[in-house]
Amino acid sequence: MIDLEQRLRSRGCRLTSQREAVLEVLEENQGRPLRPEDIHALAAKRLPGMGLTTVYRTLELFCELGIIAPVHLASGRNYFEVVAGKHRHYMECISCGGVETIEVCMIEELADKVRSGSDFQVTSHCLSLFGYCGECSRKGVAEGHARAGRGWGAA
Amino acid sequence: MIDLEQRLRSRGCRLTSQREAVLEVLEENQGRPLRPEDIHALAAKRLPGMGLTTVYRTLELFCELGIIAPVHLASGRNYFEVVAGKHRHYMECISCGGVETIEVCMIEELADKVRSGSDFQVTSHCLSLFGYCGECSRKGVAEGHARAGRGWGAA
DNA sequence: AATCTTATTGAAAATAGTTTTCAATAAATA
DNA sequence: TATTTATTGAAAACTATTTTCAATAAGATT
Repeated sequence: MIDLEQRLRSRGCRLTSQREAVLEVLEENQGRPLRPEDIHALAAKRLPGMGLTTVYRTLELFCELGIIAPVHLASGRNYFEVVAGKHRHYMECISCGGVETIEVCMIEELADKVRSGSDFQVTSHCLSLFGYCGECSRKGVAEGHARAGRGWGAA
Repeated sequence: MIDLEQRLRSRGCRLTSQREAVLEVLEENQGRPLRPEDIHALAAKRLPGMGLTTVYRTLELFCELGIIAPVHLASGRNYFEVVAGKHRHYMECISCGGVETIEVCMIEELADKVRSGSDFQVTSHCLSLFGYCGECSRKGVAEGHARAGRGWGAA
């Protein structure tokens, strides 16, 4: 649980119940990236009447503050998660849509290689794997597929 | 240059001038991912009157055929590239929007680790780095930024 | 506590990107 | 050449996101 008020103040922003609600929803769902619509539905439970527009505005602000980060999944829609101590990446099943966490991540090593090989200053990245989860593989759904991602190419 | 006609036939699809135009445009722009709108503009130069709808339909079909693949850049829009022998990834500057190719890629090693650690069957992935290109870094644009990606969080 | 300033909000309208519908066209087959 | 049916373009529909704007409320000042 971060100090939301302090982070907001550092930017001249105010602490509101809407912003608290959005953060709480995301913190209660670590490991499960959510879309703006999902976040709105969950936040509106605690704060009836809360608008979707506010969710979008809050997500943008939280991203700028580094409190949350976008997650890139195959559907091409925007998902978000809180930036926790541990850095997560996901594998998404292109058959059932299930999302699993990748336990190993080599991004830091890759970023190091980039750093030493170019003058590009890496600040963030996007990494996700797509394919078939164990269950769907066993069901034999995975046949004659091609590459998938971002709403195109998936079966 | 792939044998488009053969690939299409294997699926009961027909070879049309529109499909040829889309493929040519993408092949002439290897290393430079394009958006549907860009592709339409370029294809319509050779084939005046060609519709944007057809571009969308063709991109979807080519993805299913494994001829092209989506590229995930920070803006969140859909970009595409032909699936060439060499597998590419990109670094996108969140200041000027410039795109550079990553020379090293560790995805295969990562996918191997995933394979041995779970029963997830990886068929594709998304990997991009975001940050500041050498030029923008030198200009001092990179200050007080946070993570970036998919249209949110970028300065 | 009352007042003030201005950041924030919700609703509606606007926009952007993508998909669907449908009648007309054209590719491949007979 | 005739026939079948995949494909096309235009318009309409749709979805996700952003903008506008008047009303509200957070936090500072008194």
